[in-house]
Amino acid sequence: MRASDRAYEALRGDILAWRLRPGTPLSEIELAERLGVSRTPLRAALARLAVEGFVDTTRGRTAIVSDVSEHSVRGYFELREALETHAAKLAARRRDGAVFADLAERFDRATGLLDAGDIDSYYALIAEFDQALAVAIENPAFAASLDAVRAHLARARRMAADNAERLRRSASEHRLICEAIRDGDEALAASAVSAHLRHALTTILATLAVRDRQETPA
Amino acid sequence: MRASDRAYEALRGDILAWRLRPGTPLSEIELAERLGVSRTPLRAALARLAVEGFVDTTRGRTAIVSDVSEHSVRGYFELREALETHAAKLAARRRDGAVFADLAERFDRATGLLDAGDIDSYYALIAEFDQALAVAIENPAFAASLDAVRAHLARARRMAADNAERLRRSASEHRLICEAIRDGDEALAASAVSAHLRHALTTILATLAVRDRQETPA
DNA sequence: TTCCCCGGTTCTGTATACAGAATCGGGGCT
DNA sequence: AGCCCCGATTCTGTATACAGAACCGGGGAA
Repeated sequence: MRASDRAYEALRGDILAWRLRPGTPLSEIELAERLGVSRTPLRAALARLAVEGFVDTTRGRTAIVSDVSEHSVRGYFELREALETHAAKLAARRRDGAVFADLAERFDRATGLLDAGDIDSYYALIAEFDQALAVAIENPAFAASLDAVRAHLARARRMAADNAERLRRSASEHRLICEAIRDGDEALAASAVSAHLRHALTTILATLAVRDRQETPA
Repeated sequence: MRASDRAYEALRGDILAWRLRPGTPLSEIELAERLGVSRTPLRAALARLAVEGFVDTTRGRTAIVSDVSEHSVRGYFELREALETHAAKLAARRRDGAVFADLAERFDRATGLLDAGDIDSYYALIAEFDQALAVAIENPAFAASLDAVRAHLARARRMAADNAERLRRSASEHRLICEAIRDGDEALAASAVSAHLRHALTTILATLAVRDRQETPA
């Protein structure tokens, strides 16, 4: 694997996990030293992260980790809604029902997981669902766009400590989506995705508002 | 302006205009020499083009200009349909009717342009419409995705010598879209965009089929 | 005190040097 | 003749060197 790829993945992981928080200045020399590569591959990694929106190179000389604001989160949610609703329609049209029938059942049983407090397993199930949707559309460029926007919102969501009640509803929303895709019902799949995303947005924005209130005290 | 940016724009322009045809090998040394820059900024340009899908680095050692096939065109159209339909809904919701009211009238008059054979002016009008939609959504990340996918399909369309009849229908389809946005009718805007894109896809695929028949003769 | 100017410093952006991997061609074997 | 192997070559990927631009601090003037 190339050094530039390693640097890219390391930095992307650090940004998504908030080890590099929004606004952190990204000095090429310092990062290159820390990651054990020279500035050349490091710059390639930064350039790619800038194209994908995780790094902001427009302000001043040094790049910084891009901001997570209400405005940016709303923007990415609009983009995600556009992509995921259409992806759900495509998946329903592709009529690959078996995978989503299975997922529907597992989301149905997921309330049990949540009662048992096994939140990690539930997140793994969601990841599996996301992956299934990306595979179902059979469209690399589409899947790449989906992946990028999901990553942005995963970063934002990492602040939001999902409560049990929200996760329970999330499971039921996902079950509905899976059933619609299984049954080839494009319209229902799209509106179920739309409803789910709007609920998720509300949750994240609530957490963001709390953070902002804490960080800018009167 | 940075040398890497100049190289990026030059290469992107060459690829979109078919001066660099699909499949052309992109030797770093040769390109750097031709563009008058060193390999470092040229590599940055190639990396960015690869992220955006205009260059394929997965095959062998040297990068090549990415292919334009029926498969890839269908894929980008699915992605574009997802983005443009949602963008049209957002534009309708934003209720910035004046711009689109004006565009609707100009598309209405555009049949006159086409009768006069002034095709360039008509293409300029379409470009203005695309730009207006990108501005109306007030969402940089969304607009960037739109721009990339439009560029891919502009490249594919460059093969398709649009005939006058198709352009006349295109004008009427655009007028319908603009009116729907002007009136804040989200559902109509979305389906008008969808219908327009499907027609455009059909036209491009027909041209592609002709090309393939010519290039692989019996 | 506050603002502006300016030299010093640090960092980016670019060019170049170098090592290693992928490709190509020829020669030998089957 | 056809295929495979291997050396030569060419190209990429990375490291480093260097020039120039963006920042920082102090000193002077208002």
